[in-house]
Amino acid sequence: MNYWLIKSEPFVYSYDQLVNDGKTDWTGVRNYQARNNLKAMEKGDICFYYHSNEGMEIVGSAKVNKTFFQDPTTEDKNWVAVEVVPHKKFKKTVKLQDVKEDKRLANMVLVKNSRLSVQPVTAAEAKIIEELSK
DNA sequence: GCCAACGTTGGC
DNA sequence: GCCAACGTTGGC
Repeated sequence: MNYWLIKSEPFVYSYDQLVNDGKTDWTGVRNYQARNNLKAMEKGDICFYYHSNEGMEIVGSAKVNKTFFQDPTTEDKNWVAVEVVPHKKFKKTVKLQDVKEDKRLANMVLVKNSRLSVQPVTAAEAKIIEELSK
């Protein structure tokens, strides 16, 4: 089982929206590195849910419910989507600032390559994030 | 709204 | 195949 971090602008699709919908197809990824991460996801993997631009915080986690399939929003066979369902809404959101201030999280992709929209998260990092969210 | 960092495109 | 030019993302 693996951990990931997926990013969304809350005014486009927020975590609360996902909770309301119950599930959603994670579409629109148009970056090869992010695409490869989508393809590597397995059912049951945990995806931390990060709000970019507004909020700039991890607000909860989602779970991979269906592994990758052709992105329904494009004909281009290069792009894929996965289906995710809400998992845990954090009691306390983890701000980007909190991540940056925690030395143990200094190597997170979120810090190192903030532009990547689907990122791998190590088990150690996942544990720390869960700790910070309590 | 600015701009740094990164990815992609296209001319050579 | 290199790299300059351009576009996009996202933190500030």
